[in-house]
Amino acid sequence: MSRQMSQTSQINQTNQTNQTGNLRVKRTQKLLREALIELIEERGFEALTVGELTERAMVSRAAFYRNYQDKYALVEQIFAEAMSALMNAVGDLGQEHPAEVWVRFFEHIAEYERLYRALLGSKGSPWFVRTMRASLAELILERGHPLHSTNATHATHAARAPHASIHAFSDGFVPGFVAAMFVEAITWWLEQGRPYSPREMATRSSRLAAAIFKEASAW
Amino acid sequence: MSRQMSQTSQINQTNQTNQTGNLRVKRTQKLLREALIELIEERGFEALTVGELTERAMVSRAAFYRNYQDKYALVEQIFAEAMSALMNAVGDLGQEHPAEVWVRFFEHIAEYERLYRALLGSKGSPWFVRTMRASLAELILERGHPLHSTNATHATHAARAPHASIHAFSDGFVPGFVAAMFVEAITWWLEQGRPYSPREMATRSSRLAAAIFKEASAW
DNA sequence: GAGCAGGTGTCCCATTCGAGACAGGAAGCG
DNA sequence: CGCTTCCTGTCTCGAATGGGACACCTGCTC
Repeated sequence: MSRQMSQTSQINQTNQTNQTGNLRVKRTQKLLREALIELIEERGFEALTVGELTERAMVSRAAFYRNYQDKYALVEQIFAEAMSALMNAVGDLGQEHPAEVWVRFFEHIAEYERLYRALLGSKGSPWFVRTMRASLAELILERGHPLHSTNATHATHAARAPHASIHAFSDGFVPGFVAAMFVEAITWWLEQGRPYSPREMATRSSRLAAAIFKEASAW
Repeated sequence: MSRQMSQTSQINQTNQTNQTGNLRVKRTQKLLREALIELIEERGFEALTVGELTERAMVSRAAFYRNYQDKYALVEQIFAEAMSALMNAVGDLGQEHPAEVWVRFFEHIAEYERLYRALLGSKGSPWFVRTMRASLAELILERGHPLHSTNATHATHAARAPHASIHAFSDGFVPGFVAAMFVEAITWWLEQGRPYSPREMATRSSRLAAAIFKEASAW
């Protein structure tokens, strides 16, 4: 009950370099992941028990504990893998096409729609929202400043106070703020049944983010 | 390639009365069933290999052969279980509510839509169509004659030649003919995206079947 | 025909898994 | 408090599985 999520627990106990018996382990994990998402949708993350999970996944409780410390470790793994997939998707863009980063981002969200709906929705857990926000803030810090220049290219204020801009950027407040905005955009988008395309969402969100950065740079 | 389906092969080799390790066996079979339907939809039943099947199901080829003689045995089991479910659905009606039999029937088809679409569709195999027709003909022989009286209650001709009616019924030609009509109705219904409710389909199909019986009884 | 590629069906052994029991903790209730 | 109930996390042992090898077969190409 009160474990309340560790940040970045060691995902597995052993070094996991086995190559025999690998299919069984992967299958067990896959079945557990699918069952978890189903049960979050139905009953919410906090309410669900390991017993329900393993019953739904057609896996023994013992097998669960062989693979994960508890249900938090499972959801952390799922989340980490989704983040990893996201970083790969935007990573192979290089540093060019900054606007494409956010298109890829929303495409990723769409691809993992069920996961994000479950995790960020009302049945999820505040932990997801916080972690998602933190990951997004990191992404913005690393890849986000080109977003600055997508449109609204360093207008009047930015030229006037460059130091303030850098400060507001690097102290994490503004990226965190923008990240929260993106999280809200995601949940809205998914709960509305994705009324806009990923590209449209990227454009709209980028404009809003740019406006925030522009305003913050005037501080 | 040339096994071409045995009729009612012994589903399993052993007596299967184990109660330990049961979950693993059931899970393996479930994963294989789902993978089979997916692969029929994608590549067609004849084209698919055991290797593809087990890879999709995340199960070893050895495990497949421990449970089934070959892919035909697997599909026969699936089909048999669906038929069993159908018979249970219409069986607990007793002999009353003859019209309800066909409502239940189409409800069953809708419930197992994916299975029947795959098996009866163009990617399936002629074997399914034949077996389905045979099963339906049996159902009609056992439960079908009340269908006679749903409407068109033994009009003029029936009273005139009762013996001929019984003969045409029991020699299997008419039931087989009507069964083929039902199979066509099913495939049309599913491929059109189920434009009518199960009840509507039952009513329409029953009327057509009754007309056929009525006409046949005049021979 | 020979060679080759790919699918089938069977086998063995190490590994993982399922079933069930166990102690311990949480929470609810009298 | 005592009692019950449910969930957790760990353990053991027999059982099913995975990996990989094997011989056999079929169809294709040279």
